[in-house]
Amino acid sequence: MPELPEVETIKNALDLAVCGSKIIKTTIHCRRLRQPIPADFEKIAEGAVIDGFERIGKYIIVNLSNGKSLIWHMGMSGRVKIMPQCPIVLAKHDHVMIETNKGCLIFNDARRFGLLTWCATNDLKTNSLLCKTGLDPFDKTFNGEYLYSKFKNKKTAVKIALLDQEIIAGIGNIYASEALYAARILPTRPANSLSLKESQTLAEAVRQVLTKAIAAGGSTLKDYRKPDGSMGYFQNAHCVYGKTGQPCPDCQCHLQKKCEIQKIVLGGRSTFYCPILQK
DNA sequence: AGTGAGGCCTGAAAGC
DNA sequence: TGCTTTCAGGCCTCAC
Repeated sequence: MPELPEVETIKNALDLAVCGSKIIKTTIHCRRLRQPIPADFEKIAEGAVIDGFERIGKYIIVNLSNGKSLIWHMGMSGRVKIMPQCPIVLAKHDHVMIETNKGCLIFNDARRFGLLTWCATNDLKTNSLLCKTGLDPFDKTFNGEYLYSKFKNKKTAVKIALLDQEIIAGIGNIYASEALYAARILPTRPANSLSLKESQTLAEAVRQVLTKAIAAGGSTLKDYRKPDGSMGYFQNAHCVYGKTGQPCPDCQCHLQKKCEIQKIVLGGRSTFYCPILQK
């Protein structure tokens, strides 16, 4: 399930493979994603040169030479396959194939929670999908003060607040649990109960966890693979996610009988934490 | 306004 | 063995 590190990994792979290439042909097998792929998508894309890629939260932006940009979201199960040549027969859930003079891109998305659309490059900032996006965790202005100011009116659990893309762009369910663990903060704490110091610790933890994950090429869970088909390795470094019942990896509290990773549901999402270490 | 529930969607895993 | 049910989760819509 692509979160920021996975999307960053995909973006970098795309940049390496097809930046500067010309789109020769787009083939859409299934338009029915989170939003339907616009009917004029092919017309917009074909013939354009790919000027570059950027990431806004979990969105990949493909800037084209014709003043248009493609807006691409992986949803939960979205994958991008980068191949030297377009295959003759599409695989299951291959919804979109983009043929360029440097290689072939295929968007595969089993659950079709992904999204692919376009808008004028000049309109990206006001685009309804992107305009409410919060700060990127790697933005220079993302820090404890920022989090503290955003959290101070939020009574909701801090874990749910971390998933709010209008506050921080790019954190998903896995890294929300991991960052709170790294910051030693209980996921159930009301967001507005965090002190400035705790907000600072959390901001630092978010960046640290994401940095490590990017370095590892993103997580590999059931649904995620890098564009070349290889696995990301960050899952080996998950401290709490999916570790229900296992000893807390990071403290001496495993000597205590009750110290094992707990799983609860917050906002309908699985949440993992150490009940001893996290306060 | 803020919050919570439900829905979309498919495949893997668990349950029967 | 083979069927049915449950679960996973990003993000949107709707209701309170």
